[in-house]
Amino acid sequence: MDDRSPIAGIEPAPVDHEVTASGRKPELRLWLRLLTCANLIEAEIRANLRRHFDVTLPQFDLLAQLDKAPDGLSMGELSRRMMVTNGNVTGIADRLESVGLVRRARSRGDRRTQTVTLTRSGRDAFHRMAQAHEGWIAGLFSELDRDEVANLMKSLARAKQSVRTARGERPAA
Amino acid sequence: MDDRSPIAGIEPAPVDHEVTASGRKPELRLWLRLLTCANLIEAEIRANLRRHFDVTLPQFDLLAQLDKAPDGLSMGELSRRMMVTNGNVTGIADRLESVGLVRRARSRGDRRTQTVTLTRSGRDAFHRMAQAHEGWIAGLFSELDRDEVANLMKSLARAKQSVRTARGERPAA
DNA sequence: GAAGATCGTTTTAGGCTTCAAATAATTTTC
DNA sequence: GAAAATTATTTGAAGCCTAAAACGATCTTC
Repeated sequence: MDDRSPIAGIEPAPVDHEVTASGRKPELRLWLRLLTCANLIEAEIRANLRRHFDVTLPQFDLLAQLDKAPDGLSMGELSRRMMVTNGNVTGIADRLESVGLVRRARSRGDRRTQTVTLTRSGRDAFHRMAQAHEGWIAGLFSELDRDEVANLMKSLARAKQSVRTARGERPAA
Repeated sequence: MDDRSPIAGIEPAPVDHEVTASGRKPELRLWLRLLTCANLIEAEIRANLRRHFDVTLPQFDLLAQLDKAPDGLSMGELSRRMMVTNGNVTGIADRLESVGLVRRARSRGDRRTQTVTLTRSGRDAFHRMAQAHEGWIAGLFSELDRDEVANLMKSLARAKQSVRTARGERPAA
């Protein structure tokens, strides 16, 4: 049920690339630190989702999209909103359907499209997950005060902007 | 050869979770922004490694470990340093061996252990990759000035510390 | 209304990741 | 020195992810 610990479970190993970061460019070290933070948090969230709710992070993401769309979404729309491929959504939805958290139905209008909806139990389960999820994140950042959070938000916004800008200009090698 | 684009390739879709971040707790928004930054950069690096050198990120990571260990490393040592499972390293090393970038040899001393080494061409290729890699990162962050990089480093260090501290205390649900 | 193009979804092949079980080789213990 | 325990690695099953091909259904164009 989980990409990291399908049957039983020791926690996934959070990767710390920073051990490799000594004599390098500051930008490289910044990237490695950013990656370490993200990996640490993501591993924790995955482990918690799995331990408490027996779902994977991609499954949680799919449920979150459906929760925001009370009338359900087509597979293609899910794929677009989750920014993953169609085939990927097929697999995730298959698994969620097999445990009864979502339902798939062919639309009557256009018989090509499948509309995916949360089941009653899927919606209930997701609300419990979302609440816990928010709590986990707050807990992980609990040593940062409000100013620090705001400060990081701003800096990361600039970093994101920089990356977005640089991305288009394809480097020579 | 690549987890994202095995044969030919449109770029992988960089995931932006932030579209979902409107009326939530600031910590949750911070996490989503951090994740977006990391995903954006990682997708770019993966795409570049694939396009210019036809290797995956895990393969690059394995090569990097070997480059720092001139006498080679055992599979187990690679697994520890890369913070991934043994079985995972087996697969990555298989692929690198099949394209001639690394070599595996049973140690004479302890015939259980395999020692993995860069081939000549593996070492040359890795040096080209590492140089390009450093350049890509610098380019992605090029809109940030030196103070901003230093500032982010500090804030992320505190964030990392907070996460590390909070991680041990397993939440109730 | 039929041919061709397009759209929505699933399938396929390949790579990454985990955990657990299997295998092989070495070390420890008696 | 043989049995048992430990260690190093690989294999297997399951899930995630991609790109591309295959299908089926709908739309467009004549």
